[in-house]
Amino acid sequence: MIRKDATAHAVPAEILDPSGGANQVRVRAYNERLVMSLVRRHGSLSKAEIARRSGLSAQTVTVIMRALEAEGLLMRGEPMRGKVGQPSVPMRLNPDAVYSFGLKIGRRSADIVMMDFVGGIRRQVRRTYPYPMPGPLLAFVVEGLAELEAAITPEERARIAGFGVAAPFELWSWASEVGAPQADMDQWRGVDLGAEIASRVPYPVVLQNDATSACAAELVFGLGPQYPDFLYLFIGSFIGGGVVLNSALFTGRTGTAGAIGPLPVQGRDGETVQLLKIASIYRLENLLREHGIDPKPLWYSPDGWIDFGAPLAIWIEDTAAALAQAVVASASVIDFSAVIIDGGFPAWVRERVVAATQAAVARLDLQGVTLPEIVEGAVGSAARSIGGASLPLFSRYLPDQNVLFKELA
Amino acid sequence: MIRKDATAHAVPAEILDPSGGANQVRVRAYNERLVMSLVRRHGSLSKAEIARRSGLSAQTVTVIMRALEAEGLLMRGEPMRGKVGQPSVPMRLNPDAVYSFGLKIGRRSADIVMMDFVGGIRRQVRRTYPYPMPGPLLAFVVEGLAELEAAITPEERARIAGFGVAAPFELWSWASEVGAPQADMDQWRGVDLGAEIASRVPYPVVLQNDATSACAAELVFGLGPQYPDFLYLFIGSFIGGGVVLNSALFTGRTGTAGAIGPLPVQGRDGETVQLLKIASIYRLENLLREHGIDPKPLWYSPDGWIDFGAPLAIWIEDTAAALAQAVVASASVIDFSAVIIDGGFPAWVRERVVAATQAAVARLDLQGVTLPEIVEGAVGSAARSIGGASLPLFSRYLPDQNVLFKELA
DNA sequence: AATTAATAATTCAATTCGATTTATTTATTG
DNA sequence: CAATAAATAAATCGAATTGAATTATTAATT
Repeated sequence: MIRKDATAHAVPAEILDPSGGANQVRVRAYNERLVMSLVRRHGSLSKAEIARRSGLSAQTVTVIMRALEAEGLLMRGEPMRGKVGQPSVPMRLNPDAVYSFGLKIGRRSADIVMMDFVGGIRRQVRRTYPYPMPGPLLAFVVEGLAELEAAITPEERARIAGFGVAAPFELWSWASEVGAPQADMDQWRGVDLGAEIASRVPYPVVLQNDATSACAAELVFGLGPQYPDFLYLFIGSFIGGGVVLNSALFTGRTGTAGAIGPLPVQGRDGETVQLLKIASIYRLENLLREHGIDPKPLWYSPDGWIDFGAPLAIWIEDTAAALAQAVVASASVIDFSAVIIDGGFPAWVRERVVAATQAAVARLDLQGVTLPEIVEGAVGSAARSIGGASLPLFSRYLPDQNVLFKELA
Repeated sequence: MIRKDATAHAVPAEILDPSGGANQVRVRAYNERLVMSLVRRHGSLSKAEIARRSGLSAQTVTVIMRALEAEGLLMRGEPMRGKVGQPSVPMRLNPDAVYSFGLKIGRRSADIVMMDFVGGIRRQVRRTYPYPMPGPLLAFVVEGLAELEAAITPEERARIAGFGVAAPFELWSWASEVGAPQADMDQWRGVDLGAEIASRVPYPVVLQNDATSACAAELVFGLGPQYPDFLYLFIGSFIGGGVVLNSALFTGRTGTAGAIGPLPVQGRDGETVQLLKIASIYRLENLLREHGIDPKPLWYSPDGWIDFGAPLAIWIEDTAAALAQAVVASASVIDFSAVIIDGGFPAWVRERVVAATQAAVARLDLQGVTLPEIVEGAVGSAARSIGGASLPLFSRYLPDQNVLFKELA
């Protein structure tokens, strides 16, 4: 019995419960997704280049890419001349091949976006509210979606992959911080948001935590290609995050991987508090009020912030000090190559937060710590909506080793 | 019969960018490992049962298991009668199919064990020292291995899968804690332990951090089957650990995933210190000295501890309080289903540490935390040696999704 | 300018190999 | 004997690989 074995190495990206078997059909599905993700990562690649990068034979790549081109997912570009040999034909994603919708539920507003295959936002609708409630929210889903759908052709509609929802965990426990009556918030209890939306929408619905969704956006459309594993932090009304391992989103058994908010850190006075009490925008809002400043500009638009001066500086310092502790703590658990920080604020705030965090980390005891790079997110304040819209892409087009394995009962 | 295909691998579960393609040969290799791991997990399973659990067709399972039986890796048991239909034939691992060696390098002693395919320690040699040094250690490898090999037949020797090494990170930075002259410790600098051992041993050598190795042992021979993902903590002279995600060892990009030692926690007086300064046996040793108690019994044998009274109680309390913070911090990053605690101490100490940690966790702010179970390790104080010996099994027989993917240059 | 060599991308055709499907046999209970 | 379940043999299917051919281009030479 002859064995031609491979060199073994690592744990797959996203991690999977390896209890199912693999077969040919799945191998093909996996390889197709792999080819597309390589094209996505590099913008455009020739068949030969994909063969080199994937390790697949040139012939296999030809067959797969011909099929993907026939499906309209890939487009051929202008042949590249100037080098010896037959010119290579760069293939790139067809931006119009697939669309998806993404719903973000925020503290002050909800957005629905229509996204194309390469992450471009084609259309967007927004609704603002003092605080989110199930009834009005579901009404917005129906009305907003209708508005977006009205602008596209039936052909385009047929190419919609799904409807992704980026929502915070346990809306009802926000009441005091959101400034909403507990009775109203209690209406969320027992609401199966995914099911409610699925019954109102003619597409596959995927629900995911909002910060995790933002992390997904960063993975596909942001810095994902540069870091094989990273911890992602999104500072919204409440801080949250996501985890990427081996270039795949890792959501964990309960879907709360990267939640990070409950991580204990020491505050300014040395007291131990949860990270979310410090590094969240609701905290800045309170600080502004304490300083007699109207916090409303925070909510008009993430890019409409003005420099609030001292209270903003204080908030950034406190946030950075807390984030620095979170960075070191998480690096002690997983040796992330990067911590990517983004949030519902303008780029200049993000820059200050990241710089302050880098400085704060340097002040900590780093002996034995494998320190990750601390970098700014590339997607920005819309990461949650974009991430929501990217969720359907994950289930259909992005590589996921689980595609290889049988689903067991 | 051992397969002759494998070359010496680096650590089994390092990281891979999932950019490689998959093919049939790899699918078969993966499915073979999957079948064996199912048998391993359940002790013995019939072909039909494996087909149900893996989702593979009965015929595929027949072919795979017939081959594994022909290779001597599986043995058929007594047919199970008493149920309708043809009696099922339970298949189990042949304990003598594969052996492996494991070297553990500790602070006071080194062990080499010879392990069978189901985790049984067949033979063992130990050498003690005031502190480890490269020259004597390598001499021990040669002499100890010769001693173990002398007791086995050439046929048995042909079935040895490899030589696994469980060693601490950066031996040289121990000096002060180990009580060794810095000059002696500096001899470790620049020593490529894996290469040195590989040049003295006729088997594939696999090197891994000692606590990560212990984690591997727990995964294969301990509670692994019960928890799909867990954080593993091993309290030795210094605390360390490992990470298991989706039933696979996750070592991370740099191999330091789960190192945990540098995690900042608050000590008894509220000061922030690294976990390893509190939850390590060297700390207990210092405490005993401060109380005028001879700490030598700590080092004779992990099972030879006596109840040291007050200082031990203090150490357990401090350790538990620190571990509790580590548990909450890690749970904020990854939603582990369990934290498994073991160490180089007797079972009754482990029990007290775990109970105290559970109590300490309950005193923390757990709002929003997905709390893992906190449980005792099932492998015990020999986990590092057993884990070392299990490393070669990972590269050859245990499911590792990477088997599916091509390795790229 | 024409010719030849070298190189690289792509594809065709044939082959291989493992999982699946279909059908059959075997062993047991009731 | 009917029903049931395990096990397996033979045939089929599908995807990747191999090896050779085709095409398009640059580089060097006459």
